[in-house]
Formats: sequence, C-alpha cells, structure tokens
Amino acid sequence: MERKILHIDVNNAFLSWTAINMLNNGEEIDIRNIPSIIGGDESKRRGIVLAKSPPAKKFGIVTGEPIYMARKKCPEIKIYPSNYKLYKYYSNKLYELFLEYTEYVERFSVDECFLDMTEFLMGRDIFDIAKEISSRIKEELGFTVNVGISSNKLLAKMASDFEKPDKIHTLYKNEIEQKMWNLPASELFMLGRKTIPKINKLGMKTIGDIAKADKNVLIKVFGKHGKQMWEYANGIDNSKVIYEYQQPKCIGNSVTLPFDIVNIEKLNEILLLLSEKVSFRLRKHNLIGNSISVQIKTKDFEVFSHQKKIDISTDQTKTIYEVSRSLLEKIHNGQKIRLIGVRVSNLSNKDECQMSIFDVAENKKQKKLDDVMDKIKDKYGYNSITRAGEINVRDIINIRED
DNA sequence: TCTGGGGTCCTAGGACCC
DNA sequence: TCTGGGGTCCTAGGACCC
Repeated sequence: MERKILHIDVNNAFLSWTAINMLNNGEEIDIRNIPSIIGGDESKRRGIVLAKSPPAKKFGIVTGEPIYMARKKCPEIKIYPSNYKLYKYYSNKLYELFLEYTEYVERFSVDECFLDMTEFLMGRDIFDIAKEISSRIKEELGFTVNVGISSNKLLAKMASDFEKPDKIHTLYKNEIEQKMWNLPASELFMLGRKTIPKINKLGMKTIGDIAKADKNVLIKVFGKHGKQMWEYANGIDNSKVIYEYQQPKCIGNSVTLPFDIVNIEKLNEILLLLSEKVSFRLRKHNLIGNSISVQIKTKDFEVFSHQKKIDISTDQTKTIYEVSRSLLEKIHNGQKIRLIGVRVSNLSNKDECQMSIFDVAENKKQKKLDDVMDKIKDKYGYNSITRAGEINVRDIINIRED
C-alpha cells in the first residue's frame, strides 16, 4: 500500500526562532525582514553563519561560510548569537503539534520532522492536512515551514527543499522526472561536495543523469554509496519513519579553541573539561560506553583521531579522562591545536548491562564524586562547579549550558 | 577579521583465529 | 617449502547530514 509521508522543515529555523523571541521581548524590528544572520563568536574563532534571513540570502550569503565573508557580501548585515535552549523550546512545540496528527513522528533534527500519515488520514486529503498544519504553525507558533508530500521519506524530503519559504510541494513517483531529474546532482540528498566532482567526471550533471546511469557502474565506483545514490535519484527509499526514541550511538564534545595551543598540560586540562561534560551526558542518559576516542584539528585543519577500547564500559569522568589523556599523548607531536574533542561510543544501557561482580571496576570514590557533582550541576547549573584542574581553562573555552 | 559542533555510517587495512 | 582463505574485531580516516 502506498504510504503518505510528510517532511516538515522550518524555514531559517535559528533565525526565525530568534526573531520571534526578540519580538516577544519588545523588539520592534522583525529580523527576518532585514539582512541578518545567526552566527558564532568571531573572537573565539567560531565565526560561521548558522542561519540567514531571506534578505541576507539575496546578498549571496550561505550557511556555513565565515562571517567575515558574509560581511564582505553585505556590510550592513546584522549578526545575532545562537541560543540552543530557545531552539529546543520551539522544536518541542512543533513536535507536540505534529503529535496531534499522527503518532508516527520522526525528529530528524531540531527543525525537521517526518510524519507518517498513512493510517491517520481519516478520509481527508493529504494536501489539506499539510495546509492545515502549515497554517496552524504560522498562527500558533509564529514561524513558517516548508512541507514536502510523497509516498516515501526521501521524496518528501526532496519536495520540502523546493521553493521556499512557506510552501507545500508534492513529489510523487510520477512527478520525479518533471520535478527532480532536471535538478543539479548536488541537490540530491547524501550527495556532498566530495562526491560531486567525481560524479561530474563520469559525465553526470543532473539527478536525472544519475537516475539513468548504469547502477552497476555506480556501485563499482562508489560501493554502497553508489547503490544508494542511484536509488535516491530514482525515488526509491523504503526506510521507515522512526518514531520511537533512539538511544544515541555515541556521545561526544569538542571545542574550537580561541587560539592555537601546543602546551600539553593546557590541552590535558581541556580534555578534563570535555571528559567531564561527556561523562555527565552519559550519566544523564543512563549510558555507559567502552570505546573512547580523542580528535584533534591542527591549525592547518588537519584532523587526527585515536581511539581505544576498554575492557569495561564506563560513565566515569576519571576513567574517560585518563584514557583520553593517553590517546592525546599518542597523537600529539607538538602540533598547534585548533580543536580538540572527546567521544565515547559503543554505548549500552547501564541497567541492562549485566556485569559480573568481578567486572565492576567502578571506583566507588569516583562514583560518589560524580554523583555529587551531577547533583550540584542539576541544581545550580552545569558551570556552577568545577574540578580544580579545570578552572584555568574554563576562561579560555566557554562551556555551553544546555 | 578565515573556516562550529552535534551526530551517523562506511571503508580499508592489520591482527588474530581456525 | 616459498606463503590459503574465511571470518571477526579493532583502529584511523573520511563522507555526509543538520
């Protein structure tokens, strides 16, 4: 049976939500109507464009580019900081609204959802439902969305990416040739900047070219990815709308430093801060992991990583920190470090994990310390307490409260 | 006044086992 | 004597997404 899938995407999410928040706080200008962007902190070397207003887009400003580039394109551009708490708030509001229409809602990102409406049409036309959802969001929440309608997730997602903002598009199987095949290959979901030149080299420019290409040639050149791009170009996608909560596969934190650091002691202090944050989040999720990895990016943007499997899964700050330290020692050869990160993967649920009495390597003292710190963080905020070693670097890097 | 931070998935090569 | 072949696990790196 043909499914009915909606993909709903907030237009310029971070900027729209910031605009509404400002209006609610008495601001008179709607920053959606002037050249404006949401951007990171340039003084901390995090100055990239995270979202742009439609007038900013007219200047050719694109998401992900450095703010100084945006300023070059439009000197009068207004720049506003990001606010993840606010984004989470509106994301939840949106999700709650969708649940009124179907229980099958997949949160694809903070500003995108897939809805499987197949069993919840109640005899109504899917386009009418899309219109109702769209106008309710506008009236009740104050921002606009794009809605894509189709019989699978890929096509619904491609459809929502057509003309913006505040539009509803269909992309059914019989519309693929007319609506999708003439688009450049780069528009196809999962075709990124590294693959496009290779596709072009094979003489393919449009999505239609890929769709009509020999599938086996694509598989030969790109492996699994080749199979997927051929299927996507032909509108084939059998993936389900995943509406149940998915346990994360890894939890990591990384930070771009405000200036390059070579000193290993300083780097270790930052590692402690990151280990603290990662393990705190693991404990919040009731997860433990046994693969610990450290990533660095040098001043020349070279990326290196090392990882290590430990015998017993952990969520303890001290263990994660100590393994991270040894990993950093192996990668670091005196390079100037721009970014450093810690990640724990191979996660399992702490309660479901059956450990023999001999496996419980949990250091009781450490566990108590973690527990106490967590409680204080919960009560007074994440940054309310630090381990002694962290204090120096806390001024250098600024840990977000979210 | 150069280029974020959170993820997921895949691949290639080496170690090791039978 | 002159180097099997299948399988699993681990690691490093890379592509892609929002």
